[in-house]
Amino acid sequence: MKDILTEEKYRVSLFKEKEFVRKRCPKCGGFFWTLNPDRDTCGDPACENGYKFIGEQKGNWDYHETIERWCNFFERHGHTRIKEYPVVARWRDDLTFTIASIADFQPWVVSGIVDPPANPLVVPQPCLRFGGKGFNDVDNVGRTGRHFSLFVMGGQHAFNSDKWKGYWMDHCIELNFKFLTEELKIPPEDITYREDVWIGGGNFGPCLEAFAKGLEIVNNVFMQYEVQPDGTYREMKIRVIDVGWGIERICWFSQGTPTAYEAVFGPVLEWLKSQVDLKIDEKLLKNYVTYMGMLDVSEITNIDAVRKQIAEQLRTSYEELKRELEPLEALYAIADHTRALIFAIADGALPSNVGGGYNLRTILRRALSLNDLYNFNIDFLELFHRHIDYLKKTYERVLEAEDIIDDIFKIEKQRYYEALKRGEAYVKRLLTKKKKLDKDTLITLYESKGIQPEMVQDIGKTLGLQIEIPTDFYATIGEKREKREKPQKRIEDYLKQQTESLPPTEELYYEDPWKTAFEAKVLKVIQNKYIVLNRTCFYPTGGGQLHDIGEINGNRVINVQKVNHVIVHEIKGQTTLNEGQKVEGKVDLEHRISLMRHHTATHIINEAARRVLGKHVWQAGAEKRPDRARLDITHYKSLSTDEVRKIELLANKIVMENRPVHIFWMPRNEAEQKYGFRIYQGGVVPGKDIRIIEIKDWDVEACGGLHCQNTGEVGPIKIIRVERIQDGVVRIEFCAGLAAVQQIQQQEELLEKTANVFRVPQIQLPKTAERFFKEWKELNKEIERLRNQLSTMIAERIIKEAETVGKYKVVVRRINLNEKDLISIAEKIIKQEPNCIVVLGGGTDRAIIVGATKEILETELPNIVREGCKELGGSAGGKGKIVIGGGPKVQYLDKVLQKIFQTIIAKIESLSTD
RNA sequence: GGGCCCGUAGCUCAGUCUGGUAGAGCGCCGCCCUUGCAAGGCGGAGGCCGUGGGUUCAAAUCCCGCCGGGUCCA
Repeated sequence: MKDILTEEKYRVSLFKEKEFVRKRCPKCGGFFWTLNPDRDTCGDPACENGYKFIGEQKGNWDYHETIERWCNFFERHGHTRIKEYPVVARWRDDLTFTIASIADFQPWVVSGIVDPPANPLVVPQPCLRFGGKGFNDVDNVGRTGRHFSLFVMGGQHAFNSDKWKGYWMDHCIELNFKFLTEELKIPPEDITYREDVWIGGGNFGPCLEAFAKGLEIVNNVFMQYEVQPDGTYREMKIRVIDVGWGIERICWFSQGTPTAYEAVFGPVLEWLKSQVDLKIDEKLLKNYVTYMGMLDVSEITNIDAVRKQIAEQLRTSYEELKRELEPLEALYAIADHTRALIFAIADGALPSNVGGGYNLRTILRRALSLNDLYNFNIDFLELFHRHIDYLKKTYERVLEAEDIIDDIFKIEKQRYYEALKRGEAYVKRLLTKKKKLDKDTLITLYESKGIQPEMVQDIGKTLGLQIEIPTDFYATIGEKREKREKPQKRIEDYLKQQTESLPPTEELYYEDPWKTAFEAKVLKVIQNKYIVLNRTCFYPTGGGQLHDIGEINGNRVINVQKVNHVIVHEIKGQTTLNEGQKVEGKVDLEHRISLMRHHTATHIINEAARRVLGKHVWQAGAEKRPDRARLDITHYKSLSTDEVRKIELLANKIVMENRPVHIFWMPRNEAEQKYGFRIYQGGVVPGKDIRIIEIKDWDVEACGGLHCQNTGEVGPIKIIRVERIQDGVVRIEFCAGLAAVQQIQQQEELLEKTANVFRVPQIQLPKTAERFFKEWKELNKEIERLRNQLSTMIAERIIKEAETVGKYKVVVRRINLNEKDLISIAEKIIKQEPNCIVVLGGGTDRAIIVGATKEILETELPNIVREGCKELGGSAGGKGKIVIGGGPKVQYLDKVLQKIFQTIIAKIESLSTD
């Protein structure tokens, strides 16, 4: 690709006009364009030896003003400002969070299926980045002066194709230069444009990064080429201008504050500072930050090494520098993390132990631990609300988080400290017992209890122990994750390949969901089992709705799947149908109606849950079957029975109001604008036009499923089970229609049967069951006491009956008691009579033999008893002075006991002759 | 979405690897000591060992499913 991205490719009209010169940076080797012929380096912070704008106020724009001015500039220059998308990327199945402004338009716009909402356009898009390849590590937020886990990317986009006329590089850089020089008032000779290549998702194109005074302000990406399977490349049909402006950086640049955080968080940071006792050496800080540009975390993995260099340049010690800076950095990080949480929660994400929610939990916990580390004592609840208060001017939707953030924070905080407490106690116990912990133990501690080795070390210190952390600790954990394989869907792949050349199947079920009989032509038969028709009424599994069943010319259809654009029917057994044959299909109507009821019921419950629990409730998954359905919703704690009942009642109320269910197709952009992103409850919906299911004045969703015509058709809705399947997700299982009635009947039967057992009316069941359980426990205790008495008595009697053989006493008896009793008797005997060898046999359905001896015959008795038990079809073993064994052949027990007795006598005699 | 750890007395946990009579500390109750309180001493109550199967003569312990909690990572 190097050959195509020549110097000429980058020589935009502005460079020609203004006579920019192209130079090569001696530090990084990259080519760059500048108006200053004396300039050597390219402008990248890493090549510049620090920031040069700190203390210079270019415009002193606050956060909001920055966004407004930036948007205004582009609006004045022919762009349309569009409303920013949520930070939770629900329209994408490959991303959890919105990580760049271009993500808003992938995949539908960028692939040409859907028209852009405007062209060209700008969008001040909040983005979340928690780490991963090429992105900054959360651990470094606060330390570099410019990295955020949530930032606003000023997206400037133009789309170009046969039908779309945007603009290309010349105009883009022209506008770019104009904004930098006229709005940000940067002297033209201070600006450099560095050539680079952007690569992503099989595409690539040139890009020009704009730097000024040691800061990268904007990256101009031109998506232009796609790589072919054979390795060559060609011009893309759709070429996209993808310019990401760093809004935080512009804001920072205009204010010239020591760090971007100071500029961006504005009054919130002021307040934070006022809350903590921080003495900041302003002079040191100012000197330090000018060098901070060198801290490019994507390339420098060891931030501390760079700090040491800076410390040297500043003629101070590394430790001194650290002591001065770290509390402030922690404060920055706390401000950043809490702000990111607000956006994520406002858009429907929740802290969790799985999924993207885990990132949220991690940053929340990091904020808490930094607060503890520096004894800040920050009132987080107030911090959240101050953020919301500041942000709502531009991003009104942060108000969505207002009601629930307190509750979520309190719960998360409690969870965190409980985990810490538990972990600490556990490690202490381990250490007092073991003194040393090997690598495997440390890894298990980290992975299963979240205890970091550093914490083990700290606890060790308090106990006066030196715990060593293996140097390859984190590397080993990384290795353990490498091995992962996904099960291959071979049949599906095969079907995909087999159906590739077939035309799309005509979907008759969308025309009329009540139509069940149809005529069609067989297009393909695969393995005498899978049938493709030109048209079908059979609904394939999709959108959480299970497929239909029915018949095609007497062949039973047991599965229906959509494979790309083709619907494949799976037949029970072998089919006799031939390709080209005309057939008649018939869908099982009862089955279909049940599915429709459950699907519409799912939409009703989803909204009912939202009204009862709060605006943060989103669908997190669903499955609709003919006999029941389940809906997973996002919620940060378990549901109370009261909440469940409220949801159930509300859902049934909507059913009885018999609201119409309106189904129609709508262009994607229009639907998003009219109803918002709430329509994507069921996840990704493909295509330019999307199918909308609207329950009047209740719920609107993009959905491909089949539905009732009005809510009355759904019939009764009965929630049968609610469980928390993971942190932040609650699963509601329910039945609708006849299935609900059947469910109620079943529960009734359960009660009836139980009541019959106790012979009490159903209303008394709880009380009666409780009484029975209590009495049962008391009786058990009584029995145990009596047995204990009994065994004492038996033991006393047996001792008297023992025969004296030499200096020993021997007793072998059959007593039909259970194992526990026999053991207890034997124990008591040898306690009283240490010279006694006692063997007791018993049991009715299975034989048990217990032998006990204090010292004598200690090694012999287990063998003797084991031999005996083998004759009973079992074996024996034991610990200490007791041997326990048995076997199923009870009928031989007396004979075996006799034999054991004789063996013991013989053994004693042989011992005494020795 | 993938992996790992844990469910034993009211609470915190041991016992599980290596199957053989269910334990400790704290808390609770009673008694002793004390003017009273605290502390201390003695005694006691309190367990479907999460749940359902399997293996075994025998399962808290081994194997599998389920339920509940925790945690690491995509």
